[in-house]
Amino acid sequence: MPGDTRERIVDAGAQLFGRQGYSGTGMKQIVDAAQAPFGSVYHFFPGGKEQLAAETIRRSGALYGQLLPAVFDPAPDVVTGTRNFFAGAAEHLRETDYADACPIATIALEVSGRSEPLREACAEVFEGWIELAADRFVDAGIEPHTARDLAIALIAALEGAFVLAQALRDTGPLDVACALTATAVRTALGD
Amino acid sequence: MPGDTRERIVDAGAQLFGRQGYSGTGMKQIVDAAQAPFGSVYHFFPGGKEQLAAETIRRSGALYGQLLPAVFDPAPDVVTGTRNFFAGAAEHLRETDYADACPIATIALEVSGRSEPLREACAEVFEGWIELAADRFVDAGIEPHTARDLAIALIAALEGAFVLAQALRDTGPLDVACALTATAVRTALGD
DNA sequence: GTCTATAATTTGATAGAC
DNA sequence: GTCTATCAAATTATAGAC
Repeated sequence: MPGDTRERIVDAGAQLFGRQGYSGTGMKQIVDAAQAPFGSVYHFFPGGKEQLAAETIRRSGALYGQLLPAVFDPAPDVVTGTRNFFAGAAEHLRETDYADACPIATIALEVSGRSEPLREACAEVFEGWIELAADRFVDAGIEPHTARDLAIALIAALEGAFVLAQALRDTGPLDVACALTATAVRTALGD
Repeated sequence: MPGDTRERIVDAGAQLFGRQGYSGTGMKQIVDAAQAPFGSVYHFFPGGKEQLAAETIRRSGALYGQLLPAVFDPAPDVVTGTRNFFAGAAEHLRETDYADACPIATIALEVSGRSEPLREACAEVFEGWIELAADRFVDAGIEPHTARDLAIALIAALEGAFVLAQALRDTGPLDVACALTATAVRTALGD
């Protein structure tokens, strides 16, 4: 049942938490954006803000995780896939005027030391992304342990480049991180 | 005059903003940690929370920036310097039980789209770090443009690895990012 | 079950006594 | 200039009418 109240709240929460962080986003702001009455959020999420945030983290994680197969699988090889992945991220960053980078990085840094349930939700998302990326590298013939390290390097390079890019308002760091990661992938292919 | 009220407020703010982010840290919490009366913060920082945060960002940036020469310059070569830099970051992360990673990354992600003065403060700090790192690579004989790209890659790799490490409570991503960056530095040396 | 009104607390910020 | 008391607004959360 798409478009119902509960889903609108999660969608609005995902966008606002992702852009403004956990503490920087109010429950009232979320229900306003979702065009839902205030009480609804506690009807659907009796665990309050923390429960809502945990669900938005997993939702955003699943949504963005789809980008990995969507970008890598049509590419002729994993090096090109890696390049397209960074290029798409840079394009999206510019298109949103540097508002949308990683949907969970801000929350992850904010809450890792303050809320164990939210830290775990972020960890699950990152772990899922790493596995999705590693699968692509394994399919390309890279040994599993190396593939996992490459996947970690890919996600880390993207996250770090996002931090610099948002602060500097420049996608240059994404290009640099892209080149470095693509070279590492090419080397792992034995090329 | 070290240890005076104003300095204690900046120090407390730097630590709390760095760990909890901008929105997640209250002025009251800062003055409590600084053992200062509440009114003092508005006496010393008439610009309020934003002015205080801007100063803590620059303070933290200068402090952490010192680590680059402190770690790189005693190292026998820049590859070893790079490795020691990541190793020190991993050690510090474990020592603080994953509380202290980058002192400004959380703020940077949080405020880049909401406060232009704070975004600029973060940008200045990152730019300073990039230049400090690039200088080391230039001194090692690397061509300036390549040196700057390597410096950006170094900072980005560290920042991204911090995001993953804090969420996963595991310094593994720092090891992976270290290996990748060190390889890139070695390649740039023509080795 | 949907929503309004409000509770209880905390927020950033100020006024003014000393 | 140092500090206390307090402000108005926003925060998360709840109670209860419909």
